[in-house]
Amino acid sequence: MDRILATDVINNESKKVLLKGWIQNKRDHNHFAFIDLRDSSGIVQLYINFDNSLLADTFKSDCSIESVISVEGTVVRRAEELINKKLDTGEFEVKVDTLTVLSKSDTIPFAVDTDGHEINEAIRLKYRYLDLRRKRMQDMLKFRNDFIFFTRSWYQNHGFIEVETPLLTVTSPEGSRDFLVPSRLHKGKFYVLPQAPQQFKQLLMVAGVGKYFQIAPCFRDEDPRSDRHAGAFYQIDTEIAFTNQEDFFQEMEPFFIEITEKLTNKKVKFKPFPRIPYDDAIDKYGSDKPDLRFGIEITDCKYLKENISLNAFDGMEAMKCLIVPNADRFDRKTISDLGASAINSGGKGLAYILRDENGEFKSPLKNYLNDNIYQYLMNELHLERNCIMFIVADSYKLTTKILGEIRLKIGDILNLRNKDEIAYAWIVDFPMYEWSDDLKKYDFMHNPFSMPQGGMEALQQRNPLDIYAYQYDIVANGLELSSGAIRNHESETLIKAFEIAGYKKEEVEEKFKGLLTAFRYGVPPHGGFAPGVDRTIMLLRDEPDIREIYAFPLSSDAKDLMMGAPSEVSKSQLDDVGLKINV
RNA sequence: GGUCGUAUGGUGUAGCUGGUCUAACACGUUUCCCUGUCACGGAAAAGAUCAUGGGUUCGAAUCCCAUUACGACCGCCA
Repeated sequence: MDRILATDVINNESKKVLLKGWIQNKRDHNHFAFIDLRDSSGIVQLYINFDNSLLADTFKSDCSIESVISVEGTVVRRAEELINKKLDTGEFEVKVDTLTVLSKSDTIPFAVDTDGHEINEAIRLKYRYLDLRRKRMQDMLKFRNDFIFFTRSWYQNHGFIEVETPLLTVTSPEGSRDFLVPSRLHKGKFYVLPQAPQQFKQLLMVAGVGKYFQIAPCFRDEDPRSDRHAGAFYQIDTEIAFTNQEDFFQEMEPFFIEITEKLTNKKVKFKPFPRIPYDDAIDKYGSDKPDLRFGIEITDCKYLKENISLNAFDGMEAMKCLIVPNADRFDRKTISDLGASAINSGGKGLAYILRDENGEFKSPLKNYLNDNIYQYLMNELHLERNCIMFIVADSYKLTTKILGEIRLKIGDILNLRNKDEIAYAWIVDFPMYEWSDDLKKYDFMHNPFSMPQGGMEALQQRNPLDIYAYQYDIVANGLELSSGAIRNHESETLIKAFEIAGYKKEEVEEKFKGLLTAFRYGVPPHGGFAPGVDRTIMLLRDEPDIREIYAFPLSSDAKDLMMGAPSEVSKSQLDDVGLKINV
């Protein structure tokens, strides 16, 4: 007898069938009983008549919840009044002839027929194999599979080839803390796990691989966050030879559009994606990863500062505001919460001017306002009726940052962050350098391997802070999905770029020996990016917790609560690699 | 490295301005009853040193301190 899946009962009416799965639930009626049998396809109801004493005994002694059973029986159509409309298989049930318990379950620590959010996460992680039995988690695993499968197909169909790059490699001087792997053959030396295959993918460009991709594991020894998995994660590492920034955007946009439309019901808001210079993004949205699902842009209102004599405004570099509709949705508590968050972010406070439905102005600044200012508010800033403006005065950097955060909160308050839409955008023209107060030197703002706009000439002649890079981010709904860049493939320019950031020529030549040597043998101009698998899945599924989209995540303390990693190792293991523990 | 929050039977919660708390409720578990349930129903029972240690007090689940565990955030994440 062939085994069928639970949902296949629909096509096997009146037939003898074999089913195997877990007991999701049971209902004992003394002379008969029901079992909800769950397998990978779904749930079907089993009917067990206790007239068969063998069945009755097995049911009563061994059929605990979540036990694994095998049953033979007949698929029967239920009488009209017995149909369960909530169940896909609800028109049928299986009348059981034989019942075998393949594996009896202990009493389970938590129910698996819920979405699991109610259970303490540490307990869920400890029993992850049980937790994953819930429908929501099975759907997640399926989605993740579909995501990876779609990605591989899309890239292959567009001429990319996947190449695995080494997992045991060397430390890189920039960026995150490395995970170290001690070497047994070379005691005292270490491999490191790659933070990203950055140099390898560039070497593949030199090697003549025109279009490379890899679902690449990346390792960074930094503290996790709810949107950043501890230690390890995956990127869709991508690099293309002979491309430029605009060509790259046009080539990759369809991937995001298609994966969104194929795997979700969400609409892609902008096609093509807007290209927004970094400076504009900061200026208008106070963020380099703006949520473009709604408008409400930051507006300059320095006029107010110049015409209101208030000590609090003295000496402030910038004054900017957000003009927000639906002022009636902002009660006193909401406004004061926004003010508290502004202060929490380092601001002095949050001023507001509200114009009610009758055109009356209300504001803590009211005593300082006059007719000229009212004219300015109405004619220049277009503060319409039932609008409220939130004002921040501070340094340019802090003003835009705070208003950027307030803008997102307003988006939430007014329900403007529509879950049915994804607003992808490219943020372009990132500055090459920024001044580091800590290090007292210029430092790379993003990727040191980016080509500076204007090339060597710009590096030699311009103030470092005025140099932009062919460096871009792809963002969506306020999330950064990836950084990327057109790379600097000119050895001399790369060395010069590092020099500005305080690295000596010899040092750079030593650390990037492989890459720089390779560049001497004919390197195509190239560029790429590496969207995070997890970030993108979180975006597509509206899932704020990254641990919910991993089969086996580490805890917020980077521990595996089920397997017990990290753990101590034996003395002989340490001896093998020549290490001594000293803590 | 830092700030904050949480911890009560197997699970989720209530109690937490100290005193019939000898800790309540729901789900789960066990036993019994029930011939069509599907969140089955009915009856009964078992199951908690209230995270751990210390302190305050006549008296601590409740207040204080420390520790541990878990979580959020800051730093960090080219």
